[in-house]
Amino acid sequence: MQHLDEIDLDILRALQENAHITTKELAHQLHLTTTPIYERVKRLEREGYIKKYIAILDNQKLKRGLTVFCNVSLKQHTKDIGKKFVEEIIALPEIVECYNISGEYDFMLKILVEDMPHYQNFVMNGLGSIKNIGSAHSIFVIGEIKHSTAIPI
Amino acid sequence: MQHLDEIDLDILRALQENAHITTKELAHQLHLTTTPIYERVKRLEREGYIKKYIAILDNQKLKRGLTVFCNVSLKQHTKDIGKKFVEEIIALPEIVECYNISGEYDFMLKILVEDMPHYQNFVMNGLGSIKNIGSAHSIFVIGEIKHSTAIPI
DNA sequence: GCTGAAAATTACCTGGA
DNA sequence: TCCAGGTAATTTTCAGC
Repeated sequence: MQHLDEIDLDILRALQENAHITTKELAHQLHLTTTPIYERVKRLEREGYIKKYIAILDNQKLKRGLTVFCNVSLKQHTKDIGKKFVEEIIALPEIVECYNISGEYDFMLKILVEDMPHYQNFVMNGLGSIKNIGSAHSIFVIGEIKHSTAIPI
Repeated sequence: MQHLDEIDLDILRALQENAHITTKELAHQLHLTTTPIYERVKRLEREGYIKKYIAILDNQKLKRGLTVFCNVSLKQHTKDIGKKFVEEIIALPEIVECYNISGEYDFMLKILVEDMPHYQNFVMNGLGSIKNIGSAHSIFVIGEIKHSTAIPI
């Protein structure tokens, strides 16, 4: 696909807010019939603009109400140590996000746990099992002001 | 709902990976018929365990390939200034996440922009328009190691 | 690339164990 | 709470413009 027009963008904006909207309803909103909407959605999926459809769950209700950002640095920066670190990060389910970052630390992790005792346990047994972590610094989320999964387009 | 059983958790695990799975397919995987699956999903939605269904888009392809975390502190910590700050954060579309955090800074923002020139523009015209920011520190995402929207259950 | 309508599949509902 | 079957709605396809 060479270029996305306004209709494509409208479809993407709608779907990243509510993926359960029907083609019929979306067609109505955009003043078209179902066929062009359906074909555009399929094309957007095929071309990779839409990666997947997922359900957003309630962290609190599912006992994962504590979010912690943890900045870590590696002891050494060889290829092997970095590769091993990444593998171990991926294997830990509590770590939901991991970024290679600029600045004082090498990586920033986002961790989801039930509460403080569980985080303590995660630091001891989860992070503690990862070799080659030089320093680590935890930042606790006190409150969530804004959390949009939609990207601004 | 008093308690979620293993079937409920399996449903939630499946839906937060792929919300386009049919009740029929899910019923097949969990060795049940469509009715109980359908009713459990509806109950999980009604009780708020499932908050919404959304599409995940490709940041790179949609020209929002640069992620920046920006830590900010307020000049003063009065109720009015905090309230005003939150309103201004919510109004800026580039800011996709905002957390009230522990430690040196008051808030951490996650910002999505096209590239460095666009981030520079955002800092000048977006963040720059917000009153009462005392200090700010930008951390740039060099690479994404892991990014799961699914919560570990 | 769109319209309109038909075909296939799924969502949703009802009765019964 | 689950199973079996039926109806309503949606998804998907296709001819025609």
